[in-house]
Amino acid sequence: MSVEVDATDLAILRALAADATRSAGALGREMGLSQPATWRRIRRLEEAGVLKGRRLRLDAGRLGFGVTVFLGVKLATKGRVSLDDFERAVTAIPEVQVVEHVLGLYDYRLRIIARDLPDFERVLRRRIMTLPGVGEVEANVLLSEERLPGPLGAA
Amino acid sequence: MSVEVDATDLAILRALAADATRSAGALGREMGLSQPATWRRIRRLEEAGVLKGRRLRLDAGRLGFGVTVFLGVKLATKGRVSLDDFERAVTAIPEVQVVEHVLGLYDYRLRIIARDLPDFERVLRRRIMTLPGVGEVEANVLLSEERLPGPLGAA
DNA sequence: AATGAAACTACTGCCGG
DNA sequence: CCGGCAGTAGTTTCATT
Repeated sequence: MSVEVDATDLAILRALAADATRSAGALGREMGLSQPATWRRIRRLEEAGVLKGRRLRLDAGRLGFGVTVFLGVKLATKGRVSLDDFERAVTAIPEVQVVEHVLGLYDYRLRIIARDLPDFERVLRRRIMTLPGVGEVEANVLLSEERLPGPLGAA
Repeated sequence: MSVEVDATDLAILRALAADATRSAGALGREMGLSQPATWRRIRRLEEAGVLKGRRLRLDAGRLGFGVTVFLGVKLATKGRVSLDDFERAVTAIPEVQVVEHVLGLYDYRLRIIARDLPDFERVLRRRIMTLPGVGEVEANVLLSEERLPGPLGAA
């Protein structure tokens, strides 16, 4: 499943991870490669599925969503149908940003966004607690978040 | 703190959230706006801090990192110095992708990436458990993850 | 807010190692 | 197979109206 990614590819991915808007030409100049060569490498990484696309970095707070909460959810009943039903229902809630199926103390981890705490309480009571099969839930309110280079620093 | 974002801006953000590589011209054509008008709106959103940039979507598995683990961390001692020390130390671990300071049962949530489970055990024992002030930890192994439109669907 | 111009960027062939 | 060169189409970016 792994793909051949050499040191030059990693350098490109590192640079793009820092700023995904940079052009192939600018990247190539900085690392002694021509613009088409750099561009073809990026394209190859996309076709290989390593680079799956570019996502927006939005400031939820400035869009009026001041509260982000992580919710660990334990299902009361865990048949295959329960998982499917739960996922179908939870993905239909607009305030849910991310649905993670996990192994451990909880079955799902949700990233939920709300305008403020009263709004979050509404989502929790009316949307989440009424989901099919929901058992225990545990909430963590986000104070601050920092994203690091991650695997590209390790690789 | 909130910024004026009208329905057209939201439509642009929604379209870009679906595919961040689309050009201002293509977006404008699709929604009956000229290319410069669309481009100026995007730029205004960037200057207002609503649109903070673009991030890469990487397939960690294809880069050789097959295991993603979420780790809830409770600190044993929670003075201001403890928080600073912990954050400084944890951000230096290359396998740590995201550091979230949260309120609730745990103090921090970490997103950690490793090549496989033995590799994760190494990170956990040698890197995480030796961090200054670490108390209880709780791990969740990621099985699958789905990102939804989120606030743009709700807004 | 549209138009037009200048610079830049993405993308395609073709050729050399 | 990978990189450089040259060329075209499309995009950004800015000045002007």
